[in-house]
Amino acid sequence: MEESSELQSEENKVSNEKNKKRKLKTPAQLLALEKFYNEQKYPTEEMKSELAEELGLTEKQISGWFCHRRLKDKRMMKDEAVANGRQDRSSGVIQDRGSGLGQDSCGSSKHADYRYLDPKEVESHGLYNHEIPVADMAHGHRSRYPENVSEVDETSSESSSFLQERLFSQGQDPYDMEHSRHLTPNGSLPPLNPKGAINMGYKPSGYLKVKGEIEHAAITAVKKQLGRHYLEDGPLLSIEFDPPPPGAFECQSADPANEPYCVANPPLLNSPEISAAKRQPSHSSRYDSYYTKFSSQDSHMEGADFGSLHESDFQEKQDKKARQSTKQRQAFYGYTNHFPGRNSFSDLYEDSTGEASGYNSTKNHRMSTKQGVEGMRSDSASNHSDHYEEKKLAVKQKDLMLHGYDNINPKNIQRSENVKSKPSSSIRRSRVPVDTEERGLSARMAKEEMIKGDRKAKTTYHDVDGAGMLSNEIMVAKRAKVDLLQQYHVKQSSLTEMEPRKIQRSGAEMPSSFSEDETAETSSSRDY
DNA sequence: TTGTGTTTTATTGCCTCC
DNA sequence: GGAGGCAATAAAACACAA
Repeated sequence: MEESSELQSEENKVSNEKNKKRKLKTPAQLLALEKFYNEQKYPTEEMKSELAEELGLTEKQISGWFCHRRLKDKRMMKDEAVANGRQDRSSGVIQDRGSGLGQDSCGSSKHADYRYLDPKEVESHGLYNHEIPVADMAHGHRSRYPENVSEVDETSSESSSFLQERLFSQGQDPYDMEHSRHLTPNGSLPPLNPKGAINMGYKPSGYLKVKGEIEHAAITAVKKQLGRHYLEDGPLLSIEFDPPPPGAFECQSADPANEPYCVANPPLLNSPEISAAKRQPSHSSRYDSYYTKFSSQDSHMEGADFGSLHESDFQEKQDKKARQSTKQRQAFYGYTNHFPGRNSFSDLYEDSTGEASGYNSTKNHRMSTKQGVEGMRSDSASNHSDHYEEKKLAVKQKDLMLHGYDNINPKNIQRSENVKSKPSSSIRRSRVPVDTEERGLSARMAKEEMIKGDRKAKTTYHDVDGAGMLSNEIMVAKRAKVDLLQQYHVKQSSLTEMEPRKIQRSGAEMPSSFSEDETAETSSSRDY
């Protein structure tokens, strides 16, 4: 007995020493976790296990991460709710939300703060919005059913841009979204959490009891706000790709002063007809920023060969930048993530590699609001076909959800130039044995660990976010300057070999804003 | 370089459900 | 009672300003 306890303490000691210092998740791990989280807020044991295996983490870590992630969501939701509450008071949008449920203090001490929503009500369907105004929350229970997705969208207004960000950033691919939200990688219904399963037999309780009223009022308010046709039973908003009507980019609100987002990005927020894919938030989390890293890389890859640009360094810089930017966007932390459907591991795969153009639509749409507008202006219409192709591709990749980590391998990034011409190749490659994937991931992680060691010495990559947010749309505009960029990259590459860090810094300070943001900006602004 | 604030991770205890 | 989840807490990692 004593011996065993001693042994145990010994083990604990070892274990404690092992875990004495908390270990940050690698970007790849975070990316995968976020992806998965977007798809499943409450992963099943199997999922956790699989995820743990894939990421080289323990199930405990996975569980813990998800737990904290959910808490984080709640915090953000709460903060956003507070912020939005104030905003609504001034904007008058969806006021009923505040009057109705906002003050509904269910009294429950533990969950009172989050009375807006029982995460389990909506989580499994990726509609677990950060800041879900009560009115929007009212949709929570319905959001577990696909046909109601669009309604959720429509209840969100610019006042809840955060919600939109989440919704639309997640829903670049409505088809996909629809598909995967309800299908696990196995093709079965997404495993709701045990409680969630129960919730399927939904019985309104608490604030949900009054959801009907709120919901209606909210919808009405949004309708008013939108001033346009309200799709009640039609397809998902994001499915429609009708070209934006004239004036779609104009703020429809009579009081733009109270709608900062509207000012910044009118179409993104006020035009339900605009593809959700277009409505990408400018605010993103650290993770999102990280996503953009890949996006950025993709963009670079498309325009010029960045393979020589020490991708690891670049990545790390971006990661660092992402972290920095997080602070500035705390209030808008969003998930920026995609609809669950889009967030399969195949997406991760694409994310990480930048290989498949399919995800370009996702991450590229995670552009700044300004960029979003410009992107749409520049060639949103012309990209419809691309989007469609991407969707098809994404759907095909559904069954690959849990098998794409090998593609995180940086090597793949260098192949990204071939992506557009060989989208299917990425799919094929994703069907590699798990062990291979794990090796790839491990290699990647190892590399990242190495990178971390070097992190301190690196400088911030300025405006990487901007670069990362580069969208397909912007890419079109950007390509107009591809020659210029190539010239620059060539120079940079050569210089990088000589003095990587220094060059990268300068490259970040000057050109990132020039070659990415400004390029896209100026290009698109020229269009108008 | 250092101090401070923020974010992320790990741990623990409590609660709810089965 | 076990499992899963939430919340609180501590501490490490990180970012940033002085």
